[in-house]
Amino acid sequence: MQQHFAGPPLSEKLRNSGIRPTRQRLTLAELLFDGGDKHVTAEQLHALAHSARENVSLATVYNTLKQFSAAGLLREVATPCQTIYFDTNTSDHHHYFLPSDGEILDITDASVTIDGLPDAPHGKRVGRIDVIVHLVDE
Amino acid sequence: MQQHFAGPPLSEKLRNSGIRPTRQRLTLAELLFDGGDKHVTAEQLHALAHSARENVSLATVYNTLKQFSAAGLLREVATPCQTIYFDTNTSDHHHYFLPSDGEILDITDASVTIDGLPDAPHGKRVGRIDVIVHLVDE
DNA sequence: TTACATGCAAACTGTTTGCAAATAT
DNA sequence: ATATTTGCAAACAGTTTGCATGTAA
Repeated sequence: MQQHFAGPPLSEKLRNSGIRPTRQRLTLAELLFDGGDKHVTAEQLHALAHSARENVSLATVYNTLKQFSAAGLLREVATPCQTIYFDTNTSDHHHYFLPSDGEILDITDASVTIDGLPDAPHGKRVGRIDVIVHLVDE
Repeated sequence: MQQHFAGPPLSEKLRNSGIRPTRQRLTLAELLFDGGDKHVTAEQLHALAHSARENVSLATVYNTLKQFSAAGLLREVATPCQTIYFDTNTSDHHHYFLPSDGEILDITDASVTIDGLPDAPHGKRVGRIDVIVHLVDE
């Protein structure tokens, strides 16, 4: 068991997003929001939690990741492999994809721009643009 | 107007790619390469084949789509939903994604450019760039 | 003839869900 | 008190695979 009110205001963060700060969700939030930008799959986060000796079920990890995403605390990244990555960096940015190990990396350089997009068709508008740059070994 | 006999050298096309032109593969090739650009999932192509009264198993559809892709006759497109789309347009282009129905569309306008990409990290080089433009209802 | 392709079903991966028991407010 | 959350297992979608049969060359 951890301290209740000592650490960073993680429970506030969750509460402010309308998410009830349960023990499991705080555990996962701690692992996710410890500062650095992270990309995790549900499996990876599940394993992380277990190696921190916090028994959170995989279903709860999935539920929590989806809730955090819906609340804007995470961003889902679709990759060419069929696994969803959850990115703690919710700002507008793009990704490298490494087919060799199915991993993704932020493109931290914010100067990437996309030009020449045609207008969105009939009754639609552009919502988000995902750029995935495949990196292969040379 | 789907009077399409195997007049054009579909079997040649397959053979040239090192793929043995079996009845099933020719059926699928006919459905795929009838001229227009197409994006199909394995399920969709399977359904197409069946409504053309050609009993091809789903496993064979998958196998065939993968082979065609490996041979460069198709291009796999990863979407934010967990389904693989196979695109008959193998040239360099990008896609719209419609979250409402999980469909994708080519961005036919060839003038889309991406600028400001940083150099690829350590021992890697940029292989392919996928751009997915999410279209939402307005 | 013989290596390769097919179909089926079963395995498999990633994800979601139903429900009883546990917990936050 | 009570509405929500959890965990498990089972359901689920999409995809792959093992193996006996069938087929192209």
